[in-house]
Amino acid sequence: MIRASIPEVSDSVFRLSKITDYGIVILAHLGREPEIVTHNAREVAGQVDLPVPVVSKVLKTLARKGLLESQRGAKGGYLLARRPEDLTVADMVAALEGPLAITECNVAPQLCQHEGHCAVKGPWKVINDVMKEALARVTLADLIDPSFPSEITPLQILGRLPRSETGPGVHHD
Amino acid sequence: MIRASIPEVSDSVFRLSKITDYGIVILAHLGREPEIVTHNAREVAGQVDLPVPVVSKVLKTLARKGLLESQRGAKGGYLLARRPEDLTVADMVAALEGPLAITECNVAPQLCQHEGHCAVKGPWKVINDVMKEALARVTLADLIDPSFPSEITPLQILGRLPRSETGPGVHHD
DNA sequence: TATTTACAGGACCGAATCAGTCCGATATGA
DNA sequence: TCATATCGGACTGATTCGGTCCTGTAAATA
Ligand code: FES
Ligand code: FES
Repeated sequence: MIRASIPEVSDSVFRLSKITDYGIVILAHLGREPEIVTHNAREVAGQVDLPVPVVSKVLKTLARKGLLESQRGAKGGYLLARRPEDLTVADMVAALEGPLAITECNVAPQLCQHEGHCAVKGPWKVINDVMKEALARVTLADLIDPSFPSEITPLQILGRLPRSETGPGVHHD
Repeated sequence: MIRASIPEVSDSVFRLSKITDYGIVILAHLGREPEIVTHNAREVAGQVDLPVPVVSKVLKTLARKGLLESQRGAKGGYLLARRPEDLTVADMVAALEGPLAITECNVAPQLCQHEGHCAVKGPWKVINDVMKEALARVTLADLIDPSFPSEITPLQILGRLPRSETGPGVHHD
């Protein structure tokens, strides 16, 4: 999380963007201090050690997507819209980067040119689903839990029960 | 695969780049016609309906990464370096886009600023591993197999036996 | 040997995306 | 009324992406 800013490695795949990176750190911070009613951008920026405009931008999008609730005016700020157990990493990533789709046809059906002899569609959908599941099985509660197992097999993760069985994260946008 | 070129959607996460897109289609084509000894760029470009320079570029990288073997000179071309069952999607993606790492610390350890109180490291590694597994469980043989199940649960995929238990795809670079 | 075919490697450029900043408007509390 | 803070969006420089092209080298054929 929050990569160093001097070196640029950048030749790896599926890396999430910096704002997403920031956003998840910020959410973890908010989840870790539930006693504070509203966090304003300046305070969060101080805690996370990031410039205020950036934090502000991230907070705004998170609020717009319904992951945070905002309170305007003096003494205003942000607070979590749901319980940490009900906020999945899939929700966070979706809010900050858009829907998960490794292939075009995974976001909107059939943009593929050779739709007819595209024998590749099935396998990609499967892989896409696995990724979705992986992100949906980890919640903000896990992120802020120091006892979260650092060594766990993929099968074990996917075998866990989903957190909220009913409606896993549709938000009022 | 091979998205239409007119509309640009592009606000989704984990989408693979076009060259990777092309590359996998090309590999599928090569795997589907094993009787031909060597495929040259022009022929492949015709089959896949893509400009020759692009196909050439993709083929070159695939050869350099060891997924294809190349034969220079007249009557030259490319052919698969391994059996389709031994070539995983993880190999393809790694060759065309680099290593899978959603977070910086998944590619090189500890570039995270707040390494001390980074409670987020563990969960991210887990998610990263699940993605790797998903890609490693699907092979070129699956891609060209019309009977590949289009509906299959993530658990079933990860439950499958890895194709080659010994040395899952290190290549002579 | 001369010629043709086809890969190897890399330079190159325009387009699109990303990261970060800033501004005017609005809402709330004192 | 004033200070504070979010809201929405515009804006810019840096980077990456997608695609083309050029020079060199290896192999086959006549
Ligand atoms: S050290 Fe890897 S996410 Fe912080
Ligand atoms: S239709 Fe989705 S990959 Fe071809």
